[in-house]
Amino acid sequence: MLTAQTLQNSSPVPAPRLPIAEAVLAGATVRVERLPEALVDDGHGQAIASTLKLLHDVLQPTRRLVRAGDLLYRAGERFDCLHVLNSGMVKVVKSTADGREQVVALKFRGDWLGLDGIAHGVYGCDGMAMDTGEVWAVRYDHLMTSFAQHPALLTALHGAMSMEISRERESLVSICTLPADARVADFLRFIAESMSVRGMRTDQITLRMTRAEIGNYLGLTLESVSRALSRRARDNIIAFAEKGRRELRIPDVRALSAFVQRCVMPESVILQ
Amino acid sequence: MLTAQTLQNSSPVPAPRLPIAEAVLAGATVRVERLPEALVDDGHGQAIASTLKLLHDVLQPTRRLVRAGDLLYRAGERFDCLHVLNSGMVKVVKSTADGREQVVALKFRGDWLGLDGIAHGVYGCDGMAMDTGEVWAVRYDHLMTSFAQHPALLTALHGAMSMEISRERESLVSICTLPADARVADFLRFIAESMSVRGMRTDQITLRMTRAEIGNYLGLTLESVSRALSRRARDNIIAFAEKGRRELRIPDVRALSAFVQRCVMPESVILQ
DNA sequence: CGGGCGTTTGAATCAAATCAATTGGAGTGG
DNA sequence: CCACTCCAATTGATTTGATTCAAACGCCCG
Repeated sequence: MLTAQTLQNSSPVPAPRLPIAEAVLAGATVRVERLPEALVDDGHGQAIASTLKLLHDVLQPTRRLVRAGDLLYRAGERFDCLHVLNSGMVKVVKSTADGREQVVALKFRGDWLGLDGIAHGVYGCDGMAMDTGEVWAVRYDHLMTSFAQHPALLTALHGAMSMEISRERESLVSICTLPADARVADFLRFIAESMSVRGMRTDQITLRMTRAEIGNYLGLTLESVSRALSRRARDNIIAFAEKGRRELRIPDVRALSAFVQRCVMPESVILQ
Repeated sequence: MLTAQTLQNSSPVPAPRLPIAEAVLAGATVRVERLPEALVDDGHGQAIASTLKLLHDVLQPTRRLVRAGDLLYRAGERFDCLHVLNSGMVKVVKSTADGREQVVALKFRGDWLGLDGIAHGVYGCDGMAMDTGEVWAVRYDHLMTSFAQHPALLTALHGAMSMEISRERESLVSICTLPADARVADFLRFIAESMSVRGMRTDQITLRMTRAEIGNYLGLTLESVSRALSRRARDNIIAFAEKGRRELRIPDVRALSAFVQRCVMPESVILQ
């Protein structure tokens, strides 16, 4: 099984590109019969829920249950389907010919995956579950034929693509303009905000990623991430759970933003 | 780290989001068609040319001549129009509330601009011309109504968005995984490739950006960019024109890729 | 209980940023 | 035409933030 731990320190030996293993992709392929209405819907969580409902009602996407480490799709595979995350968390990883690997995106409930495959007819990245979850596969050609009857689906698709572009740009801004500690803080803020938008609690979050994966995503080493987290715990901007450094409390998300600001501001400005 | 010319921030005027798709597409029949042969890139800009022709013929976009420094649109402005570049070069700049500025994309002939505005109804970045050029403004609602009669336009839009996502990810990979010198080399490779795809010569290119702008785009200082370029000139991977360090010759683009490879490989691998 | 990961922390090193000085063109105006 | 300014670019010296190297700890699981 291809796990994530070797991302940061992996030797740059190109991994052999296996023919798409059904074994790896093996997740139950079932039909969706009922939408879990369990999740809290406040604010934009409502929009996500209704888009999912629309997708479900109109296209009856094939549902797949995945567990941490499962590959949803692989770079190089022929593009037929877009994937929509109903629950769980997925990382999108881009690999280069020379063996570098980069986590380029993190996806949550309601997010679309595989959009980069539209232009080239082939996926450009791997999508890997970081958690148990449910992924819906939507045939792109079915989606295209549905627009006439259900223009809201076109709106949803364009919205998803547009937001992906925006998010990727924010990622770039963070990586290019922030020092290590601020980058990590901004990452936590992003995670918290992603939870918040989906109506989940933000004060108690469980990181589904190793320090190495976070570091990879942020362009840092795992040690730098660890140090940054430790320092933020020291000044009470975050707190670790008693056991396990994987789940942490964020008493006040605004404190994270404030910290990022402080990192960016020259001290002359602080005087005011 | 800041670009030389400071962009004055426009006041972000929130705009109501329009349910365009529902209104205009209701009842229309959109057929999914195979990618027209003409749109398949043959390396000489045919695909770009025919998409531009289609856009021109169907939508009669308003054309605008711009010069270096002109703003095509601003972050915070209400989103009505997508912009398509017929000629010239444009940088897309994202500004943060605390005054950081980041060049997040570079656009060339055939590229679409303003796609990040679709989701929020407001542009997320500034688009600024770096060169004289011609920009076509396409009303998004007009574009949406055109899909029924001209499904190729839908294909083109989706292709543009998909490619934008892909390109932004490549940018991220370069920034996160490459050392400074390799990043600059990869940037030159990207520029050369962008020219090549559009049927322009790649051996003699004129940078329309200052070292500071390049550095900003790559997450480096202007000094690091300058040093990297000087070193590359020293080992004959590039050459400067007699006068003006802005235009340079790239005798062999593959030498740039090879250099990037060498930066990434540990010397142990080179032994083989 | 012991092995394997993931994580933390310290010390040393290094790559890139910062600071600083100089050069080189482009444009302006006497 | 030259002197002058302004800005971009280069290059060197120094500093620094992040990486690398290394050791130890904690947790999960067979």
